[in-house]
Amino acid sequence: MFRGATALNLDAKGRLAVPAKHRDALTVQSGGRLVLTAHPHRCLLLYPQPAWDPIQEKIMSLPSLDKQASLLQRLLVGFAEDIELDNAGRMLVSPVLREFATLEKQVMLVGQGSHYELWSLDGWRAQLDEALTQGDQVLPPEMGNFSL
Amino acid sequence: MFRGATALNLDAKGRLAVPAKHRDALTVQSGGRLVLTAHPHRCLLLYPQPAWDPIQEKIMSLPSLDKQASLLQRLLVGFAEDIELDNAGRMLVSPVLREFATLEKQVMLVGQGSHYELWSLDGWRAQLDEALTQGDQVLPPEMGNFSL
DNA sequence: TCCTATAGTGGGAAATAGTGGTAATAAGTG
DNA sequence: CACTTATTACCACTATTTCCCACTATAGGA
Repeated sequence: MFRGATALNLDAKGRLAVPAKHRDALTVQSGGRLVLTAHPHRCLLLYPQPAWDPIQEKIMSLPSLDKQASLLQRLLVGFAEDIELDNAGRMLVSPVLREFATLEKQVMLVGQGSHYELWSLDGWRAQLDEALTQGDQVLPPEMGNFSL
Repeated sequence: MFRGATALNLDAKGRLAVPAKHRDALTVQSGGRLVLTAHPHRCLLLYPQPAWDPIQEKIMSLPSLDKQASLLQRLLVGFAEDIELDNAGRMLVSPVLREFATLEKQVMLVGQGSHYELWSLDGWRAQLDEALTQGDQVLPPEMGNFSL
């Protein structure tokens, strides 16, 4: 299970050094084979390949002439790239994905259980603000009388 | 399985250099025999020929006096062209197909599992905007409570 | 507090991929 | 039938990418 948020920097070549702790967790689950793709909330998703493949299969089983389905397919599968880490444990984030998530130098890597999310610092802050200003209304109805 | 989006340029002769990574994936599956055709969403479809043939057969087995069916047949089969890559790994996109998908210089090549889609940059951006503004409603009902 | 080990950062060089041009061939037209 | 135009295939150059190595910083232990 991946968790925890880390502030990181992309270098001039678009490489992202994954912190050793998370790197180990990732390589254990994936043998170093990762998938990086786009999320509708304008962040990126980082999955171990074995965890991603069944998701992709499910998405691609939707009817491709359906408008909604094809939007989802184009976003999630269309942007998905196979990624490996170099000797120094860095991943190369392609220009297309960087542009999609408006990643510049400062980036947040956020563990989300089965996967990580990758946010531009600005995007992450905006996300946070929303959560904080919404205050008590954050709870989706399905959660009922959930308490911490 | 093809995935990942790449920004490419058509040259003055209408040739498109397929990135080496995707090129390899394509030639493995097709022996270099590709089919390029039109998609109702105003993009182009690029299939390995072996994967395309059964699809074409299925489309042509629809009743040709049915209005919907014949529209689909004219589009998908009518526009289909056999394509090969030159020594440098480029494919020539015919003027008819370029016009159909309003391809000018800048083009996006988008992996979609069994095939690729080819978009004009503008068309792709429009597609993306739609997916992002629809935000969370992107999920088609068939997917139920699907989560990433 | 200093030393050592491990992690992070940056840069450089070789290999590979992309681009554009040219020449030869084929097709179309007068 | 000859000439002109368009298309295709091939070749050479330029740019990019990827891999590797070296340096710097940080953290942990003695």
